[in-house]
Amino acid sequence: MAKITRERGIDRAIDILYCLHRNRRPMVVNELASATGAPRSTVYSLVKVLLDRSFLDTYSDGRVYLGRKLFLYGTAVPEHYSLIELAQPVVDDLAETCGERVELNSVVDWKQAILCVSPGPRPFFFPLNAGATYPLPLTASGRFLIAGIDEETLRQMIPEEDYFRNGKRVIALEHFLRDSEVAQSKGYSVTSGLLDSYLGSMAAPILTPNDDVIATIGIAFPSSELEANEERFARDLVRSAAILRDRLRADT
Amino acid sequence: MAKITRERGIDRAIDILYCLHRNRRPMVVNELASATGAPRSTVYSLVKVLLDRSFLDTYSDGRVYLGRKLFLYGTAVPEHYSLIELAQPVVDDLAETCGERVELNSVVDWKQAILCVSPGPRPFFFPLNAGATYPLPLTASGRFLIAGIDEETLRQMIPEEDYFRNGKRVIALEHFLRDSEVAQSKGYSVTSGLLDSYLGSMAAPILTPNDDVIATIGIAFPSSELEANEERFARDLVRSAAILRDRLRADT
DNA sequence: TGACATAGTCTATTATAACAGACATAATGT
DNA sequence: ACATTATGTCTGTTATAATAGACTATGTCA
Repeated sequence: MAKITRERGIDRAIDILYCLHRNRRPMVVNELASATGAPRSTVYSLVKVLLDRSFLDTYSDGRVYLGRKLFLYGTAVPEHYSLIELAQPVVDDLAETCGERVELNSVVDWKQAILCVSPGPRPFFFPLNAGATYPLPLTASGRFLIAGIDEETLRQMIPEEDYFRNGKRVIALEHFLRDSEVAQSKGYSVTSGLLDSYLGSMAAPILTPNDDVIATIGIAFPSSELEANEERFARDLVRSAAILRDRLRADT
Repeated sequence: MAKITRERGIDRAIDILYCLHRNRRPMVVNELASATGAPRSTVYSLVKVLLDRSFLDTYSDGRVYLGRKLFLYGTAVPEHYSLIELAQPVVDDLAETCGERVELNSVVDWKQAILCVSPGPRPFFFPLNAGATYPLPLTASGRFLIAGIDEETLRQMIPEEDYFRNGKRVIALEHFLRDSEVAQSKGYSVTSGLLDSYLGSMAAPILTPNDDVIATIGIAFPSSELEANEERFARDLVRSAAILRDRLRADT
């Protein structure tokens, strides 16, 4: 006899929000039901609650999207979330020292998310702001952010398209895993030409007291700069990561 | 026999997030239970789910706060929520025209929330960014944002302290309601010396096709500027509100 | 014109989530 | 020292939320 699984409402609700964020567009309720795989009646009921509470907002034709309250609560996070709060000056300092774009990254929904960023001095170099996401396999930070997660889980959770750029595969999971191991033994990671052909990136992990990776600090630059600067960037990255780690521990 | 009410999990979860946002600080789970009035076992269970899903993040000593995912989802809202998206240029234009700070406001959790803002040319005038909130009774926008809500509901939902500044009452609900009626008949609202003694503000409503107020566009200035500019500001505000209303309708 | 998919509403069933409350330890104060 | 509060864990009960599925209505495309 088939196992009947009844999800709890809060999980379904979070699935709905996740679905809207992933698709990055308003959707009608019915479509949300099929996209999340939840029963239609369940989704209609939950959307009603989420609308009442401004976690979703509605459009005149019935589509819904992430609501005002998410916007409001989201902006409150950096003010008091000590990771972001403490990281900003470190990120700014590193951008200053290196003369390149620096980011603090973390994992949300199996994507690499930008938590805070210092854009660096190249005016037209890089368009992404805090809140944007990357595919994990295409970034230097990704090498650390998957540390400690087994291959089977990664295969299931990281979508296949995250290994592709413009419809062409740029890396395989096996290679990604090898990169990750190399990075962990070296203490920093390097990639070039993955996210875009002219882009290089390097990263170092921010570790908890028990050596879990909670975030990474990363730097992005034109790949032409890599060879001449790798050693310097690596040293500065590792130092910044250590500074941030210590401040986090002191903050408790 | 006393009516037993069992809340659904999603409502409890939203209460938890609301509580953290209102207190603006990390809290331990137990404290969340007493603050929200929910059973402790329920809150412990829900917090676990919210932590798993990154809607909450935890600190080493067990406190929790609004999580990375809220930050991430929150930043996605303005990109696709047509109200904010369409409003930004209108707000910027109006700030340019008036030479003052302009905001788009809406209601979340019975507070006035800043959805987008153009800071204006006065460099040290006003510190609040998008995502901040005001007490409804102390702003010009508040006069429109409570339109159509009955007195009893307002009495229950707007906390008493929202009528106070520095421990001194600056307005009563009755006065607030009268102001609101005057504003609705004039089409714009004016306040002075409420939020702060040197501050004046004016606002006009953004209306849906069936004349519900979905947001307001407001302007803040030193109260000394009010007399000389009220007429001009009112005209510009009403025009901007009309432009935004039309763009919203065209957007559908 | 009919066939099929899409979109929303409503009801009955039952698996389980929300709950009350017991238990165990720190903290804290007097 | 003792009482009291704050904090986290666990278990059994039952009210109900999540679900399946019937029923409409609208759109579409062959």
